[in-house]
Amino acid sequence: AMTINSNNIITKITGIVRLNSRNQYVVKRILQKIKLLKFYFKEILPNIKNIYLYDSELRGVLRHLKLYQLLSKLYQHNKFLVDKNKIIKKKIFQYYVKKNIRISKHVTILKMLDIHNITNKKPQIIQNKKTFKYANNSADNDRKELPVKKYFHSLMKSVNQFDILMIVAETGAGKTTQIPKFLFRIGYHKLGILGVTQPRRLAVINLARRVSLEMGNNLGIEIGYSIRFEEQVSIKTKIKFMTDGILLREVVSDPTLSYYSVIMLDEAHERSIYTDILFSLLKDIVLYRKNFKLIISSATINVYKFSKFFSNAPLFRIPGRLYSVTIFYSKKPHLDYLDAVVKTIMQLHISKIIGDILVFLTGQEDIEITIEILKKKFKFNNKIFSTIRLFPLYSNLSSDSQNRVFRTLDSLYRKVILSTNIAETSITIPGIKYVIDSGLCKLKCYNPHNRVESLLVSPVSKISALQRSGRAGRTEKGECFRLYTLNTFLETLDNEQIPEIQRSNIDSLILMLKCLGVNNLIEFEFLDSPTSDTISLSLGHLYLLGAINSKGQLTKTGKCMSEIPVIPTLAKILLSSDYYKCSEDITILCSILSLGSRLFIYPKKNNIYSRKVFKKYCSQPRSDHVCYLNVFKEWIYNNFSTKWVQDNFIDIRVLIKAKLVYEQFLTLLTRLGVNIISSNRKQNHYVIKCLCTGLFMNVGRIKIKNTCLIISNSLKMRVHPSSSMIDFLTDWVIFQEIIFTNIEFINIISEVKIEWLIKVSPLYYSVIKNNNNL
DNA sequence: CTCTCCCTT
Repeated sequence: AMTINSNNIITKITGIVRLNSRNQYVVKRILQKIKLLKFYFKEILPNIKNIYLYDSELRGVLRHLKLYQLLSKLYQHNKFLVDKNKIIKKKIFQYYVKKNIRISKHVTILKMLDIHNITNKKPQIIQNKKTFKYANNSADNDRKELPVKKYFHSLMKSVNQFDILMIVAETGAGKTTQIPKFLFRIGYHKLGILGVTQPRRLAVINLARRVSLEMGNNLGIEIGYSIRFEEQVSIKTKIKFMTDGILLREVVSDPTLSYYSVIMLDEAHERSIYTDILFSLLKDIVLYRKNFKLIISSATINVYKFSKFFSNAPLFRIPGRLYSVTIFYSKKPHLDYLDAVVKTIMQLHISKIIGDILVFLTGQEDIEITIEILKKKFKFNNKIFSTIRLFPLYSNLSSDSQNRVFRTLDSLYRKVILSTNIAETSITIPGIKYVIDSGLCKLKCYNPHNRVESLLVSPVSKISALQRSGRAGRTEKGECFRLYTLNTFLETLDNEQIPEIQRSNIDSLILMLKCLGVNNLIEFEFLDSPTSDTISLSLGHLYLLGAINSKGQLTKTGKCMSEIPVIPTLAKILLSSDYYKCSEDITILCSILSLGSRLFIYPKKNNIYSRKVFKKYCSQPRSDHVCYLNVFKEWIYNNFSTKWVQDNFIDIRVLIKAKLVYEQFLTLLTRLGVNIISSNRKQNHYVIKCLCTGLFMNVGRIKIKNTCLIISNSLKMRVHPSSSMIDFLTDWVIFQEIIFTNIEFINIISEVKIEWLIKVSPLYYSVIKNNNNL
């Protein structure tokens, strides 16, 4: 049954092609299929050690393989004409529709999807084949001997030879700790600082600590690190670890990075928005400067694209040290995925004697529900399930509760960790033997037309699925249960996630690029460009804020705005606060707003009371903004009392972070020449007037109870129930944000007068007036 | 009449 009559397939396919030779749809399907199959056979299959397949699925794989070979042949022989542009545009359009993002019909797509990459030349691969071996399954796996150590000479030879080098190393190879040491050993630190970036703060600190321990240096002297609010460097610092965001800020103040001899961008495959933009900027620095080396390091994922971007930079491969993970797929799709999760956990517990379980779910809510269901089920079979210990894990959890997952339990017990994708990259839990992957995650999306960022539950990418399953093979052989079918994996999961830069508001980035003298943003070489719509709408916003002039040139205000690490809207408000004589108040308020976190906790039980507390801090004119401000001031007044914070249903972590940001803003504003004027409780309307200088585009009227007519687009949105503006009618309001869930809500609202708005932006309001017959 | 995956300057 496993042999396939290839003639038969050829006849079938050529038949179809002949019949529809002018039908783009078929061509598109074939291209998609080729791309899909290519990825599957080149990237996915070799990375999985054992795949458990049902007979029917095995036959399916073989059929896919045959099909792939045939389709590739057909495509390469150019047997049909392809209008690539049309297809790709349509594909992107469909993608956005699928992702719930509205997109105008006249959109022009700048960069195309990497579809016709198939025949592209591959970069030079540097690799010693003899030593390329997996450390798989060897029980005497020496922990101290990291795989990367074997490559010292060849690696350093490559660094000397090439200005840009891509390093592809799998998990556990030890590249991040060892490569900086290698560079130090051969003397690159004598030419300048060795800089290493990471996307996450915690990783920076841990790395710096480990490397300084291994090199016998004191942390903060020769080995340093720098993250926001925390810097440990000295004049003697030779190796500096930092977050990518910090390095980006440094590029703006020193565009050639003259103090550095080498920069290593680590975890490049994660495609953080900052790493992405550093790609473009560092590419230029390499061309401009002699004696500057750039190392891009990534996990084994789509590096050809990176290499191509860096004019075919060579790749250096280092194998890792992962144990094999057997993958199991569901036979049929599940209707209720939480139900499937619960059943799988219970089945695993009964059938496997030993081993901890890690479950990937979408968010806090799902985790809490699952735990509730499990506890109910366990009650019925108390004897069997009494040895299970459940641990939730998500970012919003207190760090004490987060740390509980690292505790070793008595061997009698089995740990079951229910996690968001925080456990996919940020937190590594030792001793996981089984992974259950729901195949879903929450993903940030951005709609540039209404400027709304929202979170949508989406299927994970193939790469995430791979990363999740890898979590089962860190210390021994593991198993991964994917709660979707192989077919779903092959046909519906995207190969990789859309990079963050295409899913975010890029106002700050655009402003930063303007500061660096990038005039033509449409032509700017991004690894993956945001759409031209996103860019031009961003430019329009910056123009209205006065950051750039009508020719697109940076203004003085714009220059000052870019110095403040916050979104341009808030930067504008901060800079205006001098004029309105309320700079201290505004600085406090913007610090809180910049975090974008909820200040109040809404407990399910005490909801009515917590609402009363909230209203207590609101003011005249009615304003949620002033409420936030009052909370912070009251916190100071109560001597930062923890009890006061708890009694008032406030999230103390937000206040603590806001305090740090507040201190940073004060320093920056003083440097920019803003007078810091102490607060005056009687002048709340000055605070709101000042807010208008940044929020004059977020304006609406509440003429019907709890319904706000948005002026910019004439849409009606609900007032969020947590706002003080609930059940309140007023003529004009400004609002901080739109929350998009099932319904669109506006939130963090303040009452304003139309004169205030016209005063801060007569230009905008002359346009609005004409369109709305005000 | 109800809200947030993970990060970061």
